[in-house]
Amino acid sequence: MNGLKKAFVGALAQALEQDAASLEASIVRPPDSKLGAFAFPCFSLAKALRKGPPQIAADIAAKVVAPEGTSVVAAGPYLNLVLKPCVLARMAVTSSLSLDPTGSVTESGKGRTVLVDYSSPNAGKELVYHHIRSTVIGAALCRLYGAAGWKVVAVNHLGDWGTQFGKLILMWLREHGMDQEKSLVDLGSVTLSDLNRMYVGFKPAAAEDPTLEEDARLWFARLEAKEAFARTCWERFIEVSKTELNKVYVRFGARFDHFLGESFYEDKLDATIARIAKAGILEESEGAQVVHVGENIPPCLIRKRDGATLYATRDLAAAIWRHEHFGCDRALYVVDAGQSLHFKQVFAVLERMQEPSAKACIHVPFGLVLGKGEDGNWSKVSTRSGTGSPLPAVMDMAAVEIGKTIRALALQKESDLTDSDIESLSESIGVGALVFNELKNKRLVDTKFDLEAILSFSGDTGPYIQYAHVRLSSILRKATKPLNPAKARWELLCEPETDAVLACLSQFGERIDQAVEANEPSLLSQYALELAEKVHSFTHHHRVLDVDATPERLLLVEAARRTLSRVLTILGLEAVERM
RNA sequence: GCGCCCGUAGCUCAGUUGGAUAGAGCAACGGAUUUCUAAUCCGUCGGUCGUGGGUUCGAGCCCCGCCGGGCGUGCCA
Repeated sequence: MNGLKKAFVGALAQALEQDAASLEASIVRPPDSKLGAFAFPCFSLAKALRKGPPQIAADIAAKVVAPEGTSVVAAGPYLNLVLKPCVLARMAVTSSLSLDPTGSVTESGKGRTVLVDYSSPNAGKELVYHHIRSTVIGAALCRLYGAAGWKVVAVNHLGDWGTQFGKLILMWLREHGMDQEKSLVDLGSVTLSDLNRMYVGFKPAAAEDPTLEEDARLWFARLEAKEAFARTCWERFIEVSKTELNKVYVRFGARFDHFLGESFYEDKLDATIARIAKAGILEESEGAQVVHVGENIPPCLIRKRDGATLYATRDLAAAIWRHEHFGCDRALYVVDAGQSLHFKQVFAVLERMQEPSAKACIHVPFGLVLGKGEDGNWSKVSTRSGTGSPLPAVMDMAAVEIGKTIRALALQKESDLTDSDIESLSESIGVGALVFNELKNKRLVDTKFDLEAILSFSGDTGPYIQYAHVRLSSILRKATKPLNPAKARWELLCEPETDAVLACLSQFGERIDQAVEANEPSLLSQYALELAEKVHSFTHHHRVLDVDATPERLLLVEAARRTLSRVLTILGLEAVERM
């Protein structure tokens, strides 16, 4: 497709006697694929040629030598490159059929490395529904970059350090009558919900007995001093947390190359601060040590008055360490938009330190998860609306609801899906629906948690797209003739609905690249919806099996199925074959 | 106060980096099923793109002001 664009530009350049490079930037996609594959707007030439744009378009159309298999037609002020139907069909189908199911789709990122910091929850607590955002967006970005040929390093910056672990150790001891021996014995069977209970229970307990706050600080100090008991408890708490986290990550298809939590950077903080000082930008302000980063933003706090380090200090140490070890061209921080100021400060400090990592760092912000309140208005997390519920519980609920729907429809259609089929499909479709809901809109738009709408089989939903893939798979299952692109009569793929699918398929690569450049998975989600719509329309209007055009239509069906499957996989939905 | 984000159909949102007649889904209404999964498709209804200026051959998109909403703002993460 790219070669075609170049040929178009080349032909125009020759007709206009102009430089090709300057023309290429102004080439656009027509709003409707029926108009052509590419278009050149003639407005900018009006002044120089002292003619109206439509006249210019007509003049060039008369003069230009169209590339083989195409025609260049004037349409008002535009020059459109129209492909002969068989050319578009051959190009779109053959390139889709050559898609590697797991390899890259484009090569735009070849030789470059991206680090993606995502999910990064606090350890010792259960995941709450809103944690879905960073997890799902980050995982999609990892696969998206991979599809564009990048080397991807996925990192989970786990919140595994701080006074909250002093609190947990203390609460654990209290639950065992302050008997260390006894509490160590029980440590093997501690669960994440135990940790969560203790975490939540600390606040009321401390309200009753204020000395607990000081005790918790003490226990954290012992942990920092690597005291054996504290250390053993902490290690076990982290292990339990990771085990539970991984269960969720598996369900989302989220993958990490490294768990490098905050504790990992603890012994690197002094060196980091020394480096900041050496750069001559560390200043004393109101007893704290800060770095000034600009007129309109507050300074970045590096060390508190009491000497303790802060969130920003750890992020600086992490940015520097990661850059030295992974050498990435881009480092994405998939973190909610509420932390924009924090990252602005941290990146500015890196800039002032003249760290090479400064240029690589990109904050990829996203909006909130809103739930419907009792008043019917959308508002921030609440347990009642479901947005404050534990994430695994919501995932289970989604799977159960989808299971009911599939079971009812399977009965109605007398399908031969077994119970275990339905169980595994419910998981794929239920979780897929949640994933798609998080990815379908621009990251910065707040997502609305409306389970009924999310799980609907009609509308802009995950199930709608998965169903398109199911219909294609179903046709291919019943096909008996082998696919043979070499003998295809491409001119038979000529109906409007067929053409729409072909045009959509031909855009796959550029959509991937656009999504990567904008760090915006929703660009691919929107593409998935477009493709699914066109597939549904095609399969509805045209019969594939047992007709004259069967060999060609089967090729189209397989091309569309492969592309749709790849898109679903990148987004994090399973391309199921039945439902 | 200051900073950032958002404002497009009754509701939820797209709008391909400034180009062709502003598009989908949901809801409502009307159609299509002897046919490969109709969980679908086709149609109708629905818009002063928050508002007032500016730049441009051309603005939903860029610049400035205002209105409305959200988030964040020095010792939490």
